Amino acid sequence: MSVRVRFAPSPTGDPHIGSIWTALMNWLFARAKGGVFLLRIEDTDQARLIPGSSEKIIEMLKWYGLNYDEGPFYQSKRLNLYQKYADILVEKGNAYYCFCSTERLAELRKAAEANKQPSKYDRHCLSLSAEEIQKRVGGGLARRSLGEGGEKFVVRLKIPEGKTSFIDLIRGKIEFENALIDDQVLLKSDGFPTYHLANVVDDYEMKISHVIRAEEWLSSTPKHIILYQAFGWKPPEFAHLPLILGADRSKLSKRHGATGALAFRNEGYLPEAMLNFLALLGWNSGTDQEIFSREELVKAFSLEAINKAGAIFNREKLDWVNGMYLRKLSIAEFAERAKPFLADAKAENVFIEKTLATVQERVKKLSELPALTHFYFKQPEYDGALLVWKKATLEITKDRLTKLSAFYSSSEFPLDEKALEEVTKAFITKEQFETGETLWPMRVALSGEKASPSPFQIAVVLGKEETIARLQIAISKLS
RNA sequence: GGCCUCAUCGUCUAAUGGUUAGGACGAAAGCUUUUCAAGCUUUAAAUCGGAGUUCGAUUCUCCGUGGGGCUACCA
Repeated sequence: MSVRVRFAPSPTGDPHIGSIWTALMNWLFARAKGGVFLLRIEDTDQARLIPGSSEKIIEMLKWYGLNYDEGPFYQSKRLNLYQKYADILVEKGNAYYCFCSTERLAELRKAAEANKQPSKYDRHCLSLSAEEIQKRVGGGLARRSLGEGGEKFVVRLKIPEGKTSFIDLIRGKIEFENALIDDQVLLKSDGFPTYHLANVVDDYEMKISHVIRAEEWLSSTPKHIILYQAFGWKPPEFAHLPLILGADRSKLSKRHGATGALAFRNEGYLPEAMLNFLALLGWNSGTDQEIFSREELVKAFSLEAINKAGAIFNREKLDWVNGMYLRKLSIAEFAERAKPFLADAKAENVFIEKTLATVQERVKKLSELPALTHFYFKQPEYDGALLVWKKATLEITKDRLTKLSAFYSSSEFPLDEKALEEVTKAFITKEQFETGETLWPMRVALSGEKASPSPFQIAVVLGKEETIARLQIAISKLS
């Protein structure tokens, strides 16, 4: 059997990290099996639809590098199909028209709640005669055109008696009592299908072999199975993924802060690091390996190895993974990735590359770069008191900086980190200075920061003139 | 409330009917050191509870407890 899976989000807002995780699991499975991964936009809810969401979903998949082989398909463009299948179900007696008002349904629900009974539709419209339905629909059953005389109605699935069970690839056998399942609305009064109808029809039409989706769908799977049975179709395999949780262990959502899948791009995470981190949430290779290339992930992936329990999205580990990837990049690549984050820095590419080389191993995400490198691009502002090393005095500091400045002015100034360090340390030894009382203020003079790359790294990038100029400014701050 | 589901360090997780319950992030300490990182070394840190099965259960079963999901003409 050829593997065909789909990522089927609804365009109701910015896609979040749980969406991309689900997409990743589908994508990995498809790639591991040499199957097809397709994108289907489930835009059947006119009320919740947010313009631009579909584009964001596509952009997200592109940024993360989860390429799809087919689609995007839009359900809103396939309404005729769902209506056709709804009619087929009605003709077969597996679905029926319902004219009940939302008010009546609300009352029903309220009453059920008051009696502590599960709320279910009471099948009030199930026994309507064909003539009455004909009359109320106003224009025959074949196809309706809303608002032309007829009453509003929906089509409901008639849940049969018995039990419905299925084998979930991750969770094993799951069984439901049909008596507890509501007669689900399949076609809404606006002519749009609900998720349940559209999803089943499309999965059938698109020959989906494995439905891999989040656990929130587990409870509605029996409805889907019943639908497949009603149509006389063979259901696909099901795998219900654990949920990605916020720090409070509830389903990840907007209120958990910045979890928009594309927000991570703007924060300076690398897509390959995101994928690596995400893959290891809820899944593992069974080895101690933590860093995986995309190819390694595909190779190691298996659906069976996915966990059942939900996983909390853990930022610290993501930062660590991202740092690992950032450090592995060549300087040229690093500079390329960093560019959008250094838009304000006006400098030659060569200069930027030299600059970035000094901070590569201390950056966790690219958005930190401006703060880490600002002093390369302009004279830093800082309090003169910062120049004094913890074990030194203002007088000593002034003396050391003055002599260091003079030394640099009158001697060679190698534009090589190691060489400059050697020359400088030889000078410090010769003068019998403390290393810290000299290098700390030198570093602060150049960076204006409590923490920064080494003074030699900075000095080499800035060059002799600028280095001496900044030493002079520092000295003047010490009077 | 009903239905479904899940349960190993703070977090992500590994493992087995018999182990000192392993790794990673984070934390702490040390080395290095002009600072911060990086790197290396080390430490602390977990099988939700109770029965049962068994020579032996973290693992299997049941019952609790706790978490989560669903319970819409939302997905």
